[in-house]
This record gives sequence, C-alpha cells and structure tokens, in this order.
Amino acid sequence: MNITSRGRYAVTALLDLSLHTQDGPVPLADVARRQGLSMRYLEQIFCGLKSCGLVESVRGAAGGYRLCRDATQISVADVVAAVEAEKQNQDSAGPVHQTLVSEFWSGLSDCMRNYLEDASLASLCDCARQETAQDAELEPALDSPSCSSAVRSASVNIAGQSDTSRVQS
Amino acid sequence: MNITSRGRYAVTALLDLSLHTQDGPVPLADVARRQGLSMRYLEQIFCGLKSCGLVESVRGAAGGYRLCRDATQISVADVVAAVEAEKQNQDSAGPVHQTLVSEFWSGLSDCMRNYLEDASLASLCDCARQETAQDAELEPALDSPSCSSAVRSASVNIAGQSDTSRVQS
DNA sequence: ATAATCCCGACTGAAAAAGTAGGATAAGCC
DNA sequence: GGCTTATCCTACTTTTTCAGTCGGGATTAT
Repeated sequence: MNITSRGRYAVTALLDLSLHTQDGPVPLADVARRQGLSMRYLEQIFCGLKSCGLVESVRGAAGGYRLCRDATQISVADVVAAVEAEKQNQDSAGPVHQTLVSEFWSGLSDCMRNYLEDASLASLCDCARQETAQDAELEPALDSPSCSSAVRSASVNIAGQSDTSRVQS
Repeated sequence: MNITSRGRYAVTALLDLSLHTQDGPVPLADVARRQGLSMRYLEQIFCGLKSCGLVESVRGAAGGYRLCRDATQISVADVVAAVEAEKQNQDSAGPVHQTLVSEFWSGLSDCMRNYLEDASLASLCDCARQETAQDAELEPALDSPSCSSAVRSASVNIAGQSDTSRVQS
C-alpha cells in the first residue's frame, strides 16, 4: 500500500464535496477552483470514486457529484483504495512461501490501513469546520459583519494546495 | 514517508548480515548470492548504510561489512531512513499554514514510523531463526543428522526474493 | 439552441526507482 | 611483487510511475 497525491487529492475533493452537500450536486469545476486542483485530473479521479460506489453523478447542466453514503460511513481508507492503482502483488508461491520479512511489510500495510479506516470524511469535516471557525475569530476586523461563518466555510481551502511539487507524506 | 524496494532490500541484507556476524566481516557477494539480490545494487545501498553509521566496512580480501551496533539497537526505521532518499517537504509556509488534512497525512507517517521503530533487526532475526527451525522439523528425513540448525540458517533466504517485479507492500 | 456538466480514451513530460558498468583503491596471501 | 578478493566512487541506462493534458462526445437544464 502506498499513498500518492492522487489519493490525497481524492480525499480533499470529497471533503470539499461533504462541505457542500446542501447545495445539491457539486460540479467538479467548483471543487477544482476552491481547492486549487486541476479539473481534468479530478475528472479522472472521480471516475474511480464513482465506480467504487462512493459518489454518484448527475449529468448535464446543474449537474455534478454527490456522496452516495453519509460522510460518517466513508473512511479515508475507502477513498484511497478507490483511486490508487492497487497493483496486486502476484503471490505466485501462495501463503506457504510467505516469509517473515514479507509478513513484516504487510503488517506495515495493515497498520496504515487501520489508521485510514479510523478516519471518516465526517470526522475530518468537523475538524475543518472548527479550524475555519478559529480563523474567523483570529481576524474578525477584516470582514464585513454580514459574512457569516457558513459563507466563509463555503470557500475554505482544505489542504493548503500550494504544494507545487510532489510531497511524499 | 514511503517505502520502496530499496528499503526492503536494505532490511533483508542487514538481516542476512546479522545472521552471519560470527563469520567476521560479511562480503556483499555472499549476501547477494544468498538473498538473490544484485551485488552492484547492494553496494549502492550499503554506501548509505555506512554513511549513517549502521555498518562499517573492512576493505580488501577477507573484507566485508559488519554492523556497527548490536542488532537489538538497530530498528527497521533506522535502516529505511538510511537508504530512502528522504526528500524533505519544503514547508515554506511553516507550521502556521499546516492545515488539518496535511496534519492528517503526517499522522500517517508517524504511524508508519512507530511501526518501523518498534521492530529491531534482532527481533526479526529471532523470527527468522524460529521459522528456519520449524522448516527443519517439517522435513527432517531429508537431512543428514550432522546438519545442525545453525548451518541450515547459514543459507536461509530471508525474503523469498522470487518476486521479479516490484511489490508495493 | 446553448451552455454547463459529466464521460471516455489516448497522450505526454518529468521524475523516480531500479539496476548496470567501469574502473580506482585497499588489503591479504602466495 | 603480483594475484585475488574486496570495498569505493561516479556515472550511465532502462523501466515504471506519476501527474496532468487534450480533444472530443453524450446528456440535460434553461
């Protein structure tokens, strides 16, 4: 198991989706703009998400994507598994010749999987909202009073996407 | 943090080294033969291991490598860190703009690091020896009585290196 | 009809990973 | 001294993956 920026983008995008469920289907163009990602690339990624039943699409104008399940029922592990290529290691020899070292490495994979399964989109969403609220407290003078925190959160950039190069987590 | 086959090779090789400390410095040619790895590639890898103070070298005939510290004092994390390129993510923005999602991903890295730090070469060595002993029990008839388990372990292939292609753990 | 969407498949450039290669240097041994 | 066995050093090649682009087609609300 390995994580690339593809997986991270997917999580960021679905988080953005979760924060905008109330608006109906969310078009990828909006996600791309808010999170600073390439829309073309997101299209690819959402293809995988859709085929794994994590999101459903609405075609045509006013279309977009929405989550199939509640955000509490989608783990980061689900998202990552849906979009990472997951090249299966062809254990031609079967479990018999599974030696200790390869068991050790698959233990590492299990460890990662556990971590990713314990985090749901909803839990990350809550964190995002809290963080946004804190930001609002820090610099209230700059904003007009009519700018509610709900509106603020509508354009929150989740992942600080300014990483130009590839970042190995 | 990511793990490539470079890191896995390093662990396998050092494990092999640990199993042969009693023979004095272990030449890479032997490690390569026993574990089915490219000796040239091992040379590269050991360069990193040496510069990180994990192994020391003895040049010339009857030379080779040996561990600098006891196998109980070397964690898999040490080994991996020594040979993986470890491109540092230039957090130009500092910890201030560290958003929740990037914290989440670095949490994953920490999780992996913990796993790798908890395993010492010695502990893996013990497993290897046990495994070899079990194999000996399974098919005792094939061996001459004089073939002690110590001798058997002398040629144990640790990682089942028959994986021709790259295996993502 | 038009514009906004998703959908599909191919293509590309860059980077990393994996492995090779040739020779230099050092040390033991006859 | 010369041979052999080693590590050392630097560069090179090949393969694979990643990230992203591109052009167009299908669908639907307005």
